[in-house]
Amino acid sequence: MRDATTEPTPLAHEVVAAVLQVRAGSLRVMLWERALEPHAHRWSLPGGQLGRGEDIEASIRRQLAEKVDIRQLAHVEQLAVFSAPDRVPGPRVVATAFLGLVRSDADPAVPPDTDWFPVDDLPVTAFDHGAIVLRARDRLRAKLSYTNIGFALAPPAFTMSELRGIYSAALGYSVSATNLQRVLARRGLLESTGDTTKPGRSGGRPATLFRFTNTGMQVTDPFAVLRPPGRR
Amino acid sequence: MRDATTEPTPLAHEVVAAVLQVRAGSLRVMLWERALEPHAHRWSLPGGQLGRGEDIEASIRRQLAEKVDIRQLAHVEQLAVFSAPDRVPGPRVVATAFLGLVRSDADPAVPPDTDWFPVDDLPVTAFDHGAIVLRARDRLRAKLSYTNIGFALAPPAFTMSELRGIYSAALGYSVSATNLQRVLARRGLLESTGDTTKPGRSGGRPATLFRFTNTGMQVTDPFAVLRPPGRR
DNA sequence: GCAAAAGTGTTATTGGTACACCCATGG
DNA sequence: CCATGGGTGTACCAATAACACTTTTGC
Repeated sequence: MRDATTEPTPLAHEVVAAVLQVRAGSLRVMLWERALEPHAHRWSLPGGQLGRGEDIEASIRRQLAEKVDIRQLAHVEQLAVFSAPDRVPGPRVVATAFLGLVRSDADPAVPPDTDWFPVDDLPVTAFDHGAIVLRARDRLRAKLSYTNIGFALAPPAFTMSELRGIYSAALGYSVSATNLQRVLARRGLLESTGDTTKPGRSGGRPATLFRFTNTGMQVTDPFAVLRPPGRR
Repeated sequence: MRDATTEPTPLAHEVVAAVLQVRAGSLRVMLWERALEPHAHRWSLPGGQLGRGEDIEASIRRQLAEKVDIRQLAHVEQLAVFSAPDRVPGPRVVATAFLGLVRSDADPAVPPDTDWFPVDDLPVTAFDHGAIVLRARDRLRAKLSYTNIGFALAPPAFTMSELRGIYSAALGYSVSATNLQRVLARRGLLESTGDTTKPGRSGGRPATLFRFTNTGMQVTDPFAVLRPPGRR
């Protein structure tokens, strides 16, 4: 059966990324304002066409390098394919979406048409990019719970109070510094740098500085239930 | 910058699926034997080119309908994109991979070049299809723990003993029927059909038949840790 | 009655949240 | 010595695994 529906069709494949960062107290996504139609003046995700000799991860890293300093990208992972035939006007384009994370201490230089928006208060977005941002947000929130992915949001060294702020902003609700420390410490994800911060004018005990023991994502809470028998 | 690497390239997009089923006591994947080069006589995943007017999920359902009775597919979900430039010989093809699940009571008629293989003992596979199967397996195993996805592996009605067998085969280790029942019951996923089975010749108490309360996947164990405050 | 299979009761343990309390500093 | 913020100790709680025990059947 060869009809218009099933005919093999060479088609364009673009790669886009929702790059998230905790900045100014909230979880934000990097968007740029389209100058041209279609969807002029709407905000959209960075990305572009998949090139000839690159796989999709290399492609998104290349495309993002034009927007942000690539060294600032602490983590990149595939999200999903968006393939509705009418997702963009004109010739068909299938998109693979990525989640990218930038540490909160980084402040990458971005072009003038580019800005950061809270993921919970997005402007009018182009195409299906709003849905992609929400998928990225949800993926990050889930992974904060069962992986060490916080390393990609936090600075290289931080106090528990700072980390609490980062997790709270990313998750969208208040996290206790006490319990956050315990959860991460129990999993062996935290270590002290040996340094402490100086208290502010109003006093207070100096905070010890921590770092994540690993960079590179790993699952730390693999089996919630139905775990294999006999592992004391 | 327009060079061979970044030049927009119309390219072929194929959609493939690892269709898994618990049969003959083990978790198996449906593969078909390629007749033609490249990779003649190697075993490969069903799939094909993305058609013009369809999104990728419609596409994989269409392609699978040629191999198995589509009504037998209890669950379908996106896995990931495989995009290495040399993943198949010849002109470039990017693949979106899916996970498909068939209930263990179904025995879909399949073409003569098609067979079921244990996911933990695969034959020589074509291209990167072996890696795709392992991704599908791992995704299923993870989701058995924190979703109700068992509904897509189990028959419409089952004893706890049968369900234990299905979960054990899918997970690759022995699961206790006692605790399995408690976990699923606590989450409200099981209900009795009211019927019971007749014991075999050797006696034993009749087993009550259960069903899953929901078809359609849902996350049942959303937050392992770092849950929002104050939800007693 | 006895073996077999299903199902329930009970306990121990784990991992998590909440909160009281102690610690170290500036003024 | 008091206010401030950091860190720890501990009580409580929910979920789960392990296993002993009870129930219901065939022979």
